Amino acid sequence: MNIGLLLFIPSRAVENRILAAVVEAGFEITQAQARVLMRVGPDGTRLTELAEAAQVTKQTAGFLVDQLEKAGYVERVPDPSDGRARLVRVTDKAQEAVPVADAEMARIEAEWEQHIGKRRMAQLREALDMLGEITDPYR
Amino acid sequence: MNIGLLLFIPSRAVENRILAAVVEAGFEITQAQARVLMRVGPDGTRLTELAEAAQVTKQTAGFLVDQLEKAGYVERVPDPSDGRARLVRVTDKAQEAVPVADAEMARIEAEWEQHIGKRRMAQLREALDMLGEITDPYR
DNA sequence: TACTTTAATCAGAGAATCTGACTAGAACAA
DNA sequence: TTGTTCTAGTCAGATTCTCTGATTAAAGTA
Repeated sequence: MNIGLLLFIPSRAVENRILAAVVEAGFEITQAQARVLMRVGPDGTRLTELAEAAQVTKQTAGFLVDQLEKAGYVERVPDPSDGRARLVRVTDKAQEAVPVADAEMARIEAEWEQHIGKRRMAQLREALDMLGEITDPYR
Repeated sequence: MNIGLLLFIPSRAVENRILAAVVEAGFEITQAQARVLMRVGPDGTRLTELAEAAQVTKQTAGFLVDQLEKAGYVERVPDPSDGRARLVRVTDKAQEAVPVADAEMARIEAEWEQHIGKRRMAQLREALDMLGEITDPYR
């Protein structure tokens, strides 16, 4: 079986479950919004960087950040180092979703480790981490 | 780093590259269409099955199959075993894209193997294959 | 200062996706 | 056999996501 599909399936499973857990906990957010939100750094991130990291156009990133802002999950503040730019920052409200997502992720990892074993899980992570070096356009 | 994202990044890299190669070769097809097309079995597959495998609604699958049909990549034939159902089958035209996709996939795998080594590549494949058992709703 | 590049937004359109309602055939129970 | 229920697929309508192209304002540069 094609390794692209082999990667895609568990990748989507993770996305679906984490999103479901976060939504279940009362946070109204979509997958596309989450993908952008996930990339916002601790000190704020520029729209252009978010777009690049999430591999969408600036317009798309802007559209999603607008919604996240309206929902109160991010705020835009001026970038002191560049008058053209603004930094997108996550709000306290969004921070509250982090433990929910982390808990679900931990559950998933535990299930996976249960199924494939601790050794394979470590190997998987190592291989993926290395692949990120050549496949992550942001890294 | 989150294993969901770690899976997502190379998964998308594969999708992007294979789609680009296929489009480059003159096949006009989108990512969403390709995801459905990829799931059509050798003897034809029902719309409902395609929808389930690709994890979209029947309506969405139908919408995409309509487009694939218009473009000549699939055809719908009556299902002899069920008067309500029809089987979606890939046409010869679509079959011609297979070697193009395979060649690009082979290139990607070679690059990856070059970067992470043969052993890790085999371990990766093994781990992913096992994960499919618990994360692929279609399997 | 004038030119070029960059960060972000505006405007408009197209693609992908969904929910809800419907039709026709199949399966099943009385 | 005859209803009743279930299943495969479609129709209608709306929303969400995404893109291309053009514009504005600030920064960098010759």
